[in-house]
Amino acid sequence: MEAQINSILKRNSLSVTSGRKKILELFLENNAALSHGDIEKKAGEKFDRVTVYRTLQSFVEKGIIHSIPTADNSILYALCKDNCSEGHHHDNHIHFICSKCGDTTCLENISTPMIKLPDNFVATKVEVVVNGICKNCQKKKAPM
Amino acid sequence: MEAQINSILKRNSLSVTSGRKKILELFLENNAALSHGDIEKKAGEKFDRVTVYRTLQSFVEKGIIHSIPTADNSILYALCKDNCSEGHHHDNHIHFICSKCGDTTCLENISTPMIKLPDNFVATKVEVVVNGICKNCQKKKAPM
DNA sequence: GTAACTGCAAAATATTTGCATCCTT
DNA sequence: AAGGATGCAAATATTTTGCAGTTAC
Repeated sequence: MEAQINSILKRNSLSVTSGRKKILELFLENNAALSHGDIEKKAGEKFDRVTVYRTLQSFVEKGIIHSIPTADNSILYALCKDNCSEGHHHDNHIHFICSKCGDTTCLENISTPMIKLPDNFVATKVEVVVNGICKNCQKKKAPM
Repeated sequence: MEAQINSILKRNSLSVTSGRKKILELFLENNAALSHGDIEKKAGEKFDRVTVYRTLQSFVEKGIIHSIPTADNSILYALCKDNCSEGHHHDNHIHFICSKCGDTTCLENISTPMIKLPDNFVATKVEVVVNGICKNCQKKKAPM
């Protein structure tokens, strides 16, 4: 994983620093999307809140992660699996938010559907967020 | 419109006050979704920022408006056209954000598509936000 | 060594809460 | 008159910015 992390950072001409490595590691090991707050929590008291802001911002700019809009205030970030390049995302997959465990995951294999728009509307990007119960929570039927 | 506004407020057992009437009026006359900031601007210096917060909150609780998630920080609100009742929204339509004029509109006539999810995923709500060029901006081809 | 990154402090913004006053019903 | 809504002040929370010190290359 170390190698992968370094590779991602170098490919995007970002210096390899411990903060960036740590944050990238969090994204790689958690399969779910993370909010700014999640990152602060999971990283422990390691680094400054400001660093998290700046790191997330540069990751988004470089196309390493993308943001997922949610109904409430929070913005979630998830790794771009595809060949996103600077300022050019290809996140045409759908996002799934589990109401039970709260995890948000990218369903990479499911493309956004074609939407039939009214006359004279032209779509450039379609964002789909599905709420429901995820695979893991479905299995363990027992409620908390 | 006055009558309509009063009717909506009364139906939801909210007192008919000038602040609420003004905000509801803004939603009714603008066909687009509004952010907290939009409302403050469009309402002039009429009332307090806090009142806007509280009014929007109670409107959402009552099901008069619903929130639309967007990729950036902002939360947008739009009127519920359907028979939304308290705590029970039926906003199964899609949202369209125009990249040119910035307006966000509810496409009431277009239902959210069926999404084929992986095994053991269960969807309870599907949220679709389409970015693109809206009808109005499409017509006037001349760029700004 | 230089440029880029980080952490701290502080500024700027945004949101929430308490309370006294005013408006609806 | 009573309860709810508003406005103000202030407490919190969030995000941004400047700058000096540190780290990566």
